[in-house]
Amino acid sequence: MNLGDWTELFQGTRSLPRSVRDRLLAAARTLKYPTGRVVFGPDNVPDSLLFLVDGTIRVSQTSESGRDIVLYRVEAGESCVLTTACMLAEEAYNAEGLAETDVVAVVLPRSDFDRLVAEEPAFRTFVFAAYSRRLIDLLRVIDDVAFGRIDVRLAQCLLALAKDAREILTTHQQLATELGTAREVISRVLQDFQKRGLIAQSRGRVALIDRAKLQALAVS
Amino acid sequence: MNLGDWTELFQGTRSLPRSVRDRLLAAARTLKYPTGRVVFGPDNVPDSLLFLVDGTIRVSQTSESGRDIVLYRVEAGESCVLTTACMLAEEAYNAEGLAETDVVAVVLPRSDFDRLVAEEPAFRTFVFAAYSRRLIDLLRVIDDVAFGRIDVRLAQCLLALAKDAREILTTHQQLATELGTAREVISRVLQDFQKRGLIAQSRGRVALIDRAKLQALAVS
DNA sequence: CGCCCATTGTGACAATATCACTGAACGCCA
DNA sequence: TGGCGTTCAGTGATATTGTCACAATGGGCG
Repeated sequence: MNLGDWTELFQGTRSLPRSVRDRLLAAARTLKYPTGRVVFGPDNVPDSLLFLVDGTIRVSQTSESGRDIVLYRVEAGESCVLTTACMLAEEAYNAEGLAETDVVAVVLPRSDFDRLVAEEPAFRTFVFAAYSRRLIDLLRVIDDVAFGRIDVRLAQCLLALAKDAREILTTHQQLATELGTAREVISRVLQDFQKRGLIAQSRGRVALIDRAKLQALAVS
Repeated sequence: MNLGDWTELFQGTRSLPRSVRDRLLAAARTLKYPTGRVVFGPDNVPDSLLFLVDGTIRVSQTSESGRDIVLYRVEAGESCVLTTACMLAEEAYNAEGLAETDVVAVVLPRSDFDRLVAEEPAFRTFVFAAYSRRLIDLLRVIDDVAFGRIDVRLAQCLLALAKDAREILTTHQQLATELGTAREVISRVLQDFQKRGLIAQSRGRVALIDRAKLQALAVS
């Protein structure tokens, strides 16, 4: 597959001078990851910046006790700065990025990254904005986990995962990981939702029946 | 008060060329905040980078329901990048920085910040490292809030707040804010600690009696 | 068909959060 | 110095969420 001019896809590269973009096209490598593949993790810290051309990467954290929580998702057109962060901080962390769909990414080596940050204000702005967005995502997660009700959070989660689709293919355990809680909790809340006619479920599947009520629950 | 050459105090400025440092000394302003003063907040977003010369800034987040949680502290020798982050992301957030002691800070205007990031690799590294450290701090908070036991977290918190001191001057409510929980919860756990001989307390004061046991609890 | 195993259901119990109070300590000021 | 108001701490009842142990169910596949 030929990507064509991927520099057209990103805020941070679109407005660069033609000469710089040509240099980028030459310097960067394209990578593909199949669904379910670990893109980065504690043992696998890439020393480069990742641009996501297509697909979704789910970034989650695993606690000592083995429980997971989803931190955020990197979508096409965004870059994944967490790896860079951890690389620079040289501290232990246990976040992991998983290809949630088939993923096409462009990898920019550290040296080129450095040079771009130094020389191109537009790129610099892009990188800082990417950091900032993640910081704010994490603030949101903290707020939810510390102060949010589980039913409200689950309603939000279902709506977000479904997007426009009528149903979601997922297990209770996966939903529990989204919210950083236990499977049993999800099972009970989903049963409650079902009794109230908000959803229908069968093995590995949740159908959104009454979006309006879910929405109402999600904002409360 | 004359700060002298504050560029000596920071990783990111210490190794800069003399000429650049002189320019910094000329460009930056020194600010002081008394204890308890709000350094930044939702209505008060500075468009500059803050270098903390002396004191401590406590950064916390307030939920819609009015409950607080402490995210991290900025100590002398560090810079506060969250404000920069929020400025760049142009998104709503509700973090606030409070001077926990009297604070002396150097404020570097946006334009000088930009130029330094562009021209000085050492400064660039410093800034990215600062971002990274905060990201990792937040990951830690998420892990604690989502998966940590409250007694363990409180033990950690007490040890961290006390440092070398034998006692801490703080209310149960303040401790609750540290951990993002309710005052009653702290009251009960502290009573339990007291019964077990780990601490002694009186109004507005917690004395660490058995550090070894607290430490043991903190790591579990 | 029957077996395996991932998934889901369930009850009991523990931990934490919430609510509505009461009581205690302190600072202030007459 | 004694009252008085305010902040701080203690407490019981109840709701929510998390943990544990195990049972039941459904689907895929040999």
